[in-house]
Amino acid sequence: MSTQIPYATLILRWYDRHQRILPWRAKTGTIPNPYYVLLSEIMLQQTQVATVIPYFNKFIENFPTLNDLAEASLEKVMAMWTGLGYYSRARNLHRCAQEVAKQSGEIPKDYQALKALPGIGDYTAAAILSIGYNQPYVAVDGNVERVTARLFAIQEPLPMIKPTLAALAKTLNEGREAQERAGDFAQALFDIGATICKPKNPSCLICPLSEVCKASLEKIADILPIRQRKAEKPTKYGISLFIENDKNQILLRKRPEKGVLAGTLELPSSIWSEQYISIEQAIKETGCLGQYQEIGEIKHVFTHFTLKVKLFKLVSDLKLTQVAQDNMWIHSDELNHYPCSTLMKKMIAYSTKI
DNA sequence: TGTCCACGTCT
DNA sequence: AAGACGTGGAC
Repeated sequence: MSTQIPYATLILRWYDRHQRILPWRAKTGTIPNPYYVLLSEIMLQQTQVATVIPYFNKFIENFPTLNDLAEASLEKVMAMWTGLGYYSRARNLHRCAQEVAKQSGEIPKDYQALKALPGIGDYTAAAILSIGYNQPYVAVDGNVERVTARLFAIQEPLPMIKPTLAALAKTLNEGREAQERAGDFAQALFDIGATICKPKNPSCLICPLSEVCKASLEKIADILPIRQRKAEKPTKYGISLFIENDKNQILLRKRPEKGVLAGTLELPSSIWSEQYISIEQAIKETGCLGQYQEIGEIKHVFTHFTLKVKLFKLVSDLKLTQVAQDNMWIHSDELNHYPCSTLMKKMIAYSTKI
C-alpha cells in the first residue's frame, strides 16, 4: 500500500530549500511588494530572468514606487526600457501606473480589475494575485505548461492542448498548504520550470516530482511538450523581366491595388504560381516581346509564403504588345519617389549589378 | 553568420 | 482571431 503525497507538498518542500533569490522576491516571512511583482512580471513576459534583473534594479532605483513611475515622463520610461524589447510593454506599463495612481493608488486585488489594466492579461493578473497578494491563482506561462505536460505525460501537441494544460495546471494547488502559501506555490512552479524541468535536458534525477511525474517515469520528459509543427509555408514561383533602355531607365509597372504589395511598382512579372512557367509564357503574359537571358534567381520570404523569382534580362530590341500599355520607364535613381517594395529593390539592385 | 524561434498581450 | 511585436539563445 502506498500513499500519494500531494503535488503541492512536494513542490513547496523543494521550494523551501531551493528557491532562487531574485530582487523582486519578498524574503521568506515578509510581505511582498505588489509593485515589485507587477513590474517584474511585465518585464518577464517573453524575457528571461537573467536579462530582466538589471532592468528591474534600474527601474526600482529611478522609480521606487508605482507613483514615481506614473509621474515619470513616457520618454524616460522608454529610454530606460531600451534593450529589453517589446516596447509596447513599456508604454502599457506607464499607462497602467497612471491609471492605478489616478484610481486608488493601490494595485487592484481583483482579477477582472487587473485584467482591465493595459499590459495585464490572464497570466500577469494571476501572477500578481498569487505572488503579490497570496491569493490562490495559478499563473500559467510556458514553464508551467511544460511542467504540467510532463507531470501528466500529455502527448497531444501545443497549441491545441493549451486549454487542457491550463485546466490541469489549475488543479496543482489543491489542498490547504498551497492555498495558504499561494505566492510561494506560484514561484515554486516557476523555479522548478526554470531550473529543473527545463525545455531541454530536464534534471529529472533531482526533481522533487520525479516519482509522481508520468513523463519522468516513462522516460519521455525530454520530448514533452510536443509542439505542432507549423504548416510549412508554400513556395511560389515567378519570372521577372529586367528591361533597360538606352537612357538607363527601367521598365516598371504598377501592381494591382489589392493583394500582395498592392499598388507598388514592379518589374514586369508573371503571376506567382505553384511552379515555374516558361520564359516564353512569361513574355506572353507581360507583353514585353524580345530575346532574354536568365541572370539569376531571387528568394524572398513573405509572411505567408516564400517566393522564388527567376530574373531575365532583355538582350534585344523590345516590342511591347497591348498587354503592356501601363508600363512606365523610370531611372533607378528616381525609384525612391515611387512606392517600391523591398523585393523589387532587391531584384533591381541585383539586375543592375550584373 | 545566419536562421529559427520562444508563447504574453494587443489589435 | 491570426499576426505583430523584438531580443537573445540554440543550432
